Amino acid sequence: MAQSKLSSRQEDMLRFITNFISQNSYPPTIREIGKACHITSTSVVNYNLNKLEEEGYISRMMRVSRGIQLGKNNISSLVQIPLVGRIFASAPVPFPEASVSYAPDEIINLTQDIVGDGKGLFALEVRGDSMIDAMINDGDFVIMKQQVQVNNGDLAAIWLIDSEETTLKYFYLEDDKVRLQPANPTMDAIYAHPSTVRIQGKVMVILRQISDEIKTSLKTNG
Amino acid sequence: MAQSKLSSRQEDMLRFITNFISQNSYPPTIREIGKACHITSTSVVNYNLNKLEEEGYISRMMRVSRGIQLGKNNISSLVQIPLVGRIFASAPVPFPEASVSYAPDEIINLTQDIVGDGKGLFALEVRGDSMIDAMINDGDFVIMKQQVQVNNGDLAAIWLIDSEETTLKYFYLEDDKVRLQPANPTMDAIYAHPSTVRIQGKVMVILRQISDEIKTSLKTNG
DNA sequence: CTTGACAGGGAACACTTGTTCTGATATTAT
DNA sequence: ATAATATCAGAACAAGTGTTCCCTGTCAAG
Repeated sequence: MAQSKLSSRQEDMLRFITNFISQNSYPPTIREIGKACHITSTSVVNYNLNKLEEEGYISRMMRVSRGIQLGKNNISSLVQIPLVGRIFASAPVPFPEASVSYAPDEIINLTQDIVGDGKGLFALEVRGDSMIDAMINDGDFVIMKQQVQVNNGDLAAIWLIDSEETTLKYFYLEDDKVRLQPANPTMDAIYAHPSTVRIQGKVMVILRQISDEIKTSLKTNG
Repeated sequence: MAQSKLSSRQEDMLRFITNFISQNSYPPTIREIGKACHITSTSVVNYNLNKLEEEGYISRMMRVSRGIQLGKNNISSLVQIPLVGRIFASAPVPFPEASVSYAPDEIINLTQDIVGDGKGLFALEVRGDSMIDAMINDGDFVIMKQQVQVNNGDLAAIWLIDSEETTLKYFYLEDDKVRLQPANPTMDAIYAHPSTVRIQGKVMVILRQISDEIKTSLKTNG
């Protein structure tokens, strides 16, 4: 029952099934699995599918063609997150409008095991080095959830009214003042009155692709 | 072609198909659609499915059971990246063994539009604050590609032989010495002889989930 | 009225597909 | 060695499933 190791053949099958579903959005048949995994007999595929089900990796619908579901452990369903704009220090964060575009260039695909159900999520591209105290680079993508309140300890996008700045910091409400703690532990926290800050969202995920642009921008630096 | 209005029967079918897929994660058969929508003949279901396809609401795979896909084929395929260990300053990076596990806990699912084809990729969890000069936190995941050579400007995992340390820095081979540039532009580069460094891989993506663990660790800090 | 396009119904057909049975081979325990 | 178990292969079967053909009915245009 308990998470015993899969045989290499079973790993093969599980990997194929996952890829097949993500490509075709419907599960493969027993014979399709067999062909892809070099198994000549349908009974052997059936046998190992049952093993995978016993281990909880999949669940099967008896007597249903393509009746394979990925186990709840394997949640790999996609979440499409609209990229709604850029975030930089000198402006409040842009929010998704009602008509969010789902053009391929403006979508970040992640899986539920990373971002959850994806409700209310949107993505922003970071511009400038102003978020460096949050350990966030120019060019990073931040996946945010729009909300006007956050819990103590959440990494939040905060608009500082007095200085007219957007900043990403860990938020703590302490007594009657707000402590904004940079992610970089070598930097000091700043304190503010609650009336001078406006919470704009909570950061869920930060995604950084090491790309050619970063390379060249550094090259010109050195 | 042009978004003409659907008949009430076609709306029914489309609604049923959508619900069915979201519930079962595989599409319905023609006869299942017919039964749910009170259509006695499979040919009528087939007829209206073709209509739905002409209008672009679904796409059908001919001669494939349950071969119905919703909407466009925007589905970007998944890449399964094995999580093979942890990376910290005082040890070389662990490499994936031949028998990588595909247990759910040890897989990071990303899409091809983020990581490419996924050949030779593996994931490591960052331990400790030693990578902070690469703008990488404790708890971050780095997606790496194993290689012993990198191009100038690549962010590389480098084993410093003399000091017995793993470090993540941008790599530049200049004349006869190696410049290792921290990602944090406020920090200075270090220089080394090529014989004293060993390239262990190239960093492709950095993924940070803002989780409860980070909150509490910061809380105990403050 | 006739014609044609459109929508629906029923049945038959051929292929697909999950299941099951028998047996062979490999591995492990006694 | 012997038995027990796990894994695999091939074949056959029954049910599932998409496709196709022929038919009926409706409705608007000619």
